[in-house]
Amino acid sequence: MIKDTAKEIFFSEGKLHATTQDIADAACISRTSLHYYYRSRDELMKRVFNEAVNELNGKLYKLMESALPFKEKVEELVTLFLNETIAYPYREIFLVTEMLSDDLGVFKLSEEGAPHIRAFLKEISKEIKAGNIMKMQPVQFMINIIALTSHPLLVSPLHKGLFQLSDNKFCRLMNERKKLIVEMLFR
Amino acid sequence: MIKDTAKEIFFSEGKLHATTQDIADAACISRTSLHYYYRSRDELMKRVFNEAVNELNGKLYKLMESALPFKEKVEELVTLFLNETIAYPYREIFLVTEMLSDDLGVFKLSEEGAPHIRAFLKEISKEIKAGNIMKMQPVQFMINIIALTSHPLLVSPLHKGLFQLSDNKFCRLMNERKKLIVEMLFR
DNA sequence: ATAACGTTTGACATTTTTGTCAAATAAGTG
DNA sequence: CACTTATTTGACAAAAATGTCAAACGTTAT
Repeated sequence: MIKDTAKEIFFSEGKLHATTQDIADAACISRTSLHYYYRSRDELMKRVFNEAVNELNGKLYKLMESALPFKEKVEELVTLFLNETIAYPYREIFLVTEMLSDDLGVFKLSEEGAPHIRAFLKEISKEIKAGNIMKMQPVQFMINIIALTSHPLLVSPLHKGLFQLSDNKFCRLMNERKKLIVEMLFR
Repeated sequence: MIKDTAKEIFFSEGKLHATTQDIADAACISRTSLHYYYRSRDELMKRVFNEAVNELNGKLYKLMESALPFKEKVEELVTLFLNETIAYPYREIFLVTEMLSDDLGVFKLSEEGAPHIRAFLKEISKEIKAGNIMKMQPVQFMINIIALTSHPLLVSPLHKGLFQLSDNKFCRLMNERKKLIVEMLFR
């Protein structure tokens, strides 16, 4: 529950500078209690970091493994990414900034080239050869999916400012995006 | 020069948790000197924040204003965004996280609906009506440009890990993207 | 009841980060 | 040069964040 509160603060609220006090307050416990379960801040952070990596990877795995026809799989992938990003817009950025700020080597990704990802890249490759997708490196296709689904929500405060969008209007735009993104990917 | 060092650390290296000591070290001066020019950390941060907003806006302005034909304008826009993002991958994210972590109201965007942006959205609208762009809200087109150009570099550590890409390979992918993105936007 | 255990907390200690000051040094000016 | 002004810094002070400990509390089992 402490962990979940921390995730809420980091992944949903985007308060990447949150202190143990901030987390304890949000969890309605004393900071000492937090230290009872996590010897140090770093330990909590490592835990949150690793689970975030696994959550991300797990969802990818589940989907890429499925036996759906390619286009449906991509549609599901877009939906999944959109929903995940709506719930945790700042999770990716948490991972990245922790990795970059990490002087010791505590925050790292595991090094295995995940087989389900390889397999899915192969699928993409086939679709490109079949002419169902614009010609490009398969990784680029993946990168495009991720960018189109994740980025807008990540920088929503900027978009709202630049384009003068109310929360409501922005939300409506995001809901339109699923269809739009799939259309962009296939033609 | 202190300011530039800070920008380097925040925008290029992505070390969003950097302390005044970190900045002073990188600038090869004592922390006291830093305080001679900036009374407080907050003052430096505010300065960096505001200049980042203006840099971003300025580039946008310069380009959107230009009298190029639409497609060329978009190509330039993509090139600009790609180059800016290569140089300062974490600038946007710096802005966002500062805005979100800001309890007092220090870090905010100015509220004016910028006229050059409105104008450009109108241009997009025309192109959509002319059938040169897939049917969508003009803002979506802008959001797509920004996402496709900025996001991959923002999360490059994740992409490198997920897809097992060396720095070199990743760099090559990014260079291919200009053409790719433009193709995606127009059809 | 009481013993054993897990949990919570306030008070304190330590470390990290930020901010201040006065003295030393360098650089420009009449 | 003498004089002012700008810059740099080490030493110290204050504040913020983290970490520790022992006492209090609650639950469960015997």
